[in-house]
Amino acid sequence: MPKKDSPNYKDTLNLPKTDFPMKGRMKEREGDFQAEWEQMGIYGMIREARAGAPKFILHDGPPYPTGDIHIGTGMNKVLKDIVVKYKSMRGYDAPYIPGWDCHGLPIEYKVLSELGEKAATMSKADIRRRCHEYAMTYVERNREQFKALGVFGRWEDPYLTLNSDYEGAVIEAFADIVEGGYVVQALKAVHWCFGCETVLAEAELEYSDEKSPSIFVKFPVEDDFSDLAEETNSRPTSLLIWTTTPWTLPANLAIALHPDADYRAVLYRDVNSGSEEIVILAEALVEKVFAEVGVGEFTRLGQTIKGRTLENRRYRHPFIDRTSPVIIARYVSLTDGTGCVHNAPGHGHEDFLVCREYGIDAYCPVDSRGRFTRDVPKWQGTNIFEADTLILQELRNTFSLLHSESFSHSYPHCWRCRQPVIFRATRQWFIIIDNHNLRQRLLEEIDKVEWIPDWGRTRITNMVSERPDWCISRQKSWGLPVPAFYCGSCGAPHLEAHTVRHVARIFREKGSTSWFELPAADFLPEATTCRECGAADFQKETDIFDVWFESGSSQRAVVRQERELTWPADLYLEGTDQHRGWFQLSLIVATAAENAAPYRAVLTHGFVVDESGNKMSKSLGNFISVEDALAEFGAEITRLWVSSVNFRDDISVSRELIGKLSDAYRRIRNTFRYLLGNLSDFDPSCDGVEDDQLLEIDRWALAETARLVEAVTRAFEGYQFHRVYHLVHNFCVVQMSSFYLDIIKDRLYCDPECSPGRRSAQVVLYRVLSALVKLVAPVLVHTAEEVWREMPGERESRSVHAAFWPEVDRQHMDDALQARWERMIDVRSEVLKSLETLRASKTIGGSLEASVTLYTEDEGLYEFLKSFESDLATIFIVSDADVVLGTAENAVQSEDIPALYVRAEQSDFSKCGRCWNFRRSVGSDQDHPDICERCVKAVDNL
RNA sequence: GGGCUCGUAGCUCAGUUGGUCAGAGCGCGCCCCUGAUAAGGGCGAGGUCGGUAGUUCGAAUCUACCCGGGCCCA
Repeated sequence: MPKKDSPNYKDTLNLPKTDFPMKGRMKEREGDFQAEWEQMGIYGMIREARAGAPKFILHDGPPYPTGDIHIGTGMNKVLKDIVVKYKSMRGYDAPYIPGWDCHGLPIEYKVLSELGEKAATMSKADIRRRCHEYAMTYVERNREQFKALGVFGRWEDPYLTLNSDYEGAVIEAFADIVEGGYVVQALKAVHWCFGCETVLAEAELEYSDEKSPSIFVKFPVEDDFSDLAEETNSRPTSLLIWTTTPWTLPANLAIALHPDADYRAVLYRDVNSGSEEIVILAEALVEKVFAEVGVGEFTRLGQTIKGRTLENRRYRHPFIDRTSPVIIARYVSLTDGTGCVHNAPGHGHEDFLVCREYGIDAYCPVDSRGRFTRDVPKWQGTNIFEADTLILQELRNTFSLLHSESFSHSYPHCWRCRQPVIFRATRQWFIIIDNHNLRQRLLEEIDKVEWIPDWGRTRITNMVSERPDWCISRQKSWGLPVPAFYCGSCGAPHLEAHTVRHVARIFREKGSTSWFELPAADFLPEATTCRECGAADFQKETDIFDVWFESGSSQRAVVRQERELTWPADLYLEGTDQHRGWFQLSLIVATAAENAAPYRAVLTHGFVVDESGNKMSKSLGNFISVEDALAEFGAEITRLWVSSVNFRDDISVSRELIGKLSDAYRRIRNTFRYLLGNLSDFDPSCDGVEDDQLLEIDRWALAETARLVEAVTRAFEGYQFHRVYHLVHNFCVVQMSSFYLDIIKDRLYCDPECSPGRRSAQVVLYRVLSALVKLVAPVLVHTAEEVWREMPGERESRSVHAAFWPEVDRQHMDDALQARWERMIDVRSEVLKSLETLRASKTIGGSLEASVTLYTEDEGLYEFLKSFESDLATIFIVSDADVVLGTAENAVQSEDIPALYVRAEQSDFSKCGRCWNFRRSVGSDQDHPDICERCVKAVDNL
C-alpha cells in the first residue's frame, strides 16, 4: 500500500489486462461455443481447409441407440474426437462419420416389452416400424449428447445400419461371402434363449452364477457287462452319470466314456430301493463320488476295464422306454462327475459333435419357447426349468436317483432378458470358418495389422484360432433378412450369390422391410427355379441376420461406400471387448468378402470401472452416464478427465475423480489467462525482438517450450493422451507459473512498456501461448477456442481447430542451456529454503524483503553462480543477491548442494513504492522520494 | 477352469535393456503474498513399488506361485 501522501504508482505499472475470465463457467458456456461452431459449419470448414491433403480414416464403431449412454461410450467418442482433431491439425484430411447400430435384439426386446400382448397381433413389418421409431428416437438423443461432448463430425448425416443403402451394402458383402462358399445351413446345437425365442451368438451371452440341481442318475445296463464283474449278472447294474441339467435327461441318447480311463463296477446298498446294487463309473472317481453321494460303504468288484472296451454296449433310459449306446469321447473329464457323461446331442455342443460321429440324431424335444414337445408326453408344454423338479421326482419314483443337491456355477444368460439360455439343436445359417482356409487367412491378416497395445494381437489371434463357426441367423424381426429362399414344392434351401445381389438391389431401393411385405417372387430374378426339383415357386427365409454381421459389414457399407473415405481404414478405436466383437467380425466379413483386413491399426481401451476397480452397473449404483457427466461437470472437464487417464488399462471413475480435474483445469486456464493478460499491449507483427536480443531466461523458456511441443507431439503420435495431460499441466505449473512467470513479473510490470526487456518477455509469452493453445486444442476444445479468440495479432485460421499443429522449434532447443538452468533451479531451491527460515522467524514476509549471499569454496560452482551475475536477485525474486568465493560463519550449508552456503537476511534498504524491491537508491530522487532509480526513469518516460 | 490384461504415495501418472529408481504434479498440512486475487509463491509430511518365494553381488524392474480387479470365453 502506498503511503498516504505518496503517489499511487500502481497506475504506472503494466499490469495484466484481459477480458478472458478467470472462471470459465464452461459448463454453461459450452453450448454457446457449440452453437457458433454449428453456425460456421466447423466440421466442413476443417475438411475444406484440408481438402486434397492425405487422408486419415478413423472408422467409428457404431453404438446401440439406447437410453443412457454409459460414460465409457462417451469416453470412447471423446478419444476418437481427440484423435481426429489432432490428425486434422497435423495436416490430414480426417473425416469422421459417426454411426449407429440400429437393428437387433436390444431394441426389439424393449419394443416388444413395451407392446406387451399387443405384439402378438402385429405383423413383423409393423413391429419393425416400431423398432425403427424407437431406434431413431435414441439416435437423435445420443447424437445431441455426443455433440455436447464437443465431438466434431458429420452429425447431420451419420451412418445408420437401417438405411437402405447400408442394408444393400451388407447384402452385397453377404453375396460375396456366399459366392466364396462360406455360407452353409446346418443343424447344430446353439445357444438358445427361449425368452427371446432366438439363437444367441457368443457375444450375446452374459455369464453369471446360477443355482442348478446337481444329480447322480443311474442308467440300467441292457447289455452284458460281466467282463467288469461277474456280479453284474445277478444284481441291478447301472451306468452312473452326473448332470446339472435334469431337463436334458429326456433327450439322453448316449453315455460317453473316456477311451483311456479305467472303469469299475462298485457294489453298494441303495438307500432308496433298499437292495444291493452295482454302479459303473471311472475308477479314479470312485472315492470322490461315493463321498459326495453320502454312501459310506461300498465294494469294488471284479476288474477295471478301459472305456473304449465298453463302446457300443447298450443301456436303458431310466424312465423312457428306449435303449442307447455307450460312446467314446476324448472330452470326458476325470475331474468332475463320474467319468460317464450323459449325452443329449440336441442340448450340448460337444454332445452334438460326438453323437454325430456315431450317427446319433440331434434329438431336441424342446420347443422354441423352452417347453417340452409332444415327444415327451408326460411333461408336454411344461417349461424345462420348471420340469426339473418333476423329473427329479420321476427319478426318485423309479429309484434312479442316487443323489441330488443344489449346485452354484457360472451359467450363460441372455444379454437382453437375463434369462438362462439353453443349448438347442436347430437349423441355422453359418459362416464356416475353416472353409477355403479362411481361419488361416484371418490369422495372416491379423498379423499385418498394428495392434495397440501390442498384446491385442495375441488376444485376437487366440480367439480367432479357437472360434467356432459363426452362426449368422436369428429368429427375430428387427434386423436384416437373410436373403435365402426355400422351394415351395421340395423345401430345398435356395441361396445363390446372384439372387442375393438381386435382393440387395431391391433393398437399396425399398429398404429391407419390403421383405416382410412383398411376395418371394418379387425378390427373385425372373425364371429362377429350384435346383433340386425345378419348381419355380419359392418361400422367403424368415430368419434375420445376427446384428454383428451388419456392424461387421460397416467397412463395406461405410468405409468402402462413402466417397470421402478410403479403404481400408487407418484406425479402429474401441474397447477391448471388441476383440471378440466388432474387430473380429469386421475382419471375418472383410477377409471372406474382400480378402483383406478392413483396418491398418486397431487401438483399444480398457473398461470404465468404479473407484474401487469394480465393474460399473446400474444395479450397483455406481453407474455414471454421459448425461450425468455433462450435467455435473460439463464437456470440458469430462474431456480433460478422459485425457488424464491411461485408457489402455481399466479406468476408474466416480464423480469425485472427475471433479478433481477441475483443479487442473483451472490451473491450465489461469496460465492462459496470465499469458493473455500480459500480451494485451503486444502486437506480434511489430513488437518482435530479434532472437539474439532475447534474455537468457527467455531463451530458456523457448527451449522448454520446444521440448514440450516435441514431447506432446510424440505422446499424441503414440496415442498416449495422459502423457499430454501431465506434460501440459506440469509445464503450466512448474516451468511457467512457479518459475518463469513469477520471475519475469518484475520486468513485465515495472519496466517501461516498450522496453527491450519487457518486449523480450512478451515475445516469449506470445510464442508459448501460440504453441500451448494448439497443444491443448484436441482436448480442451472450447477453452482453446476461447483463448484463440483472445489472442493478439493475426490468426492463421478462424478456429483453432482448423489451425496447423505447432512445429517443434528446433532453433531454440538448447540442451546446454537447459542443463545450465536446471542447475540454477537447484540452487534456487536451496535459496528458497533459506528464505523460508527467515519467514518462519518473522524476519521477512515477501521474498523481496530479503537479501541473499551465496558462498562457496568450489571454484567451479563459484564461476557458475557468477555467470548469472546481476540476474541472480531476479531469479530468486529477492532484492539483492551476491556471490562470494569463500565461507561465512552465519551462512547455512545446503543439504543438496554441499559446496553451497547460503546466507539470507533482511535487506538493509528501503522498499521502492513502485517495484517493491528494496533499493539503496530509494529517496535519492527529489521528485520521487519513494521509489528507486530504475522506477524513476520508468515513470519519467511515461 | 482357460486366453489376454492390470495392481508404484489419498488421486492421476513417470520409472529405457535389473545397479542414486523410490520420482512428478495434484490433493493434504503449515507459512507467505495481496500488483495473476474465488488467483499466485514457498516449505513439509506421505509409498516395505499387491503378497510370498526364488535368480543375482544387486530387483519396482527377471522367474514361479499366490491375492485382488477387468475384458473375453468355458
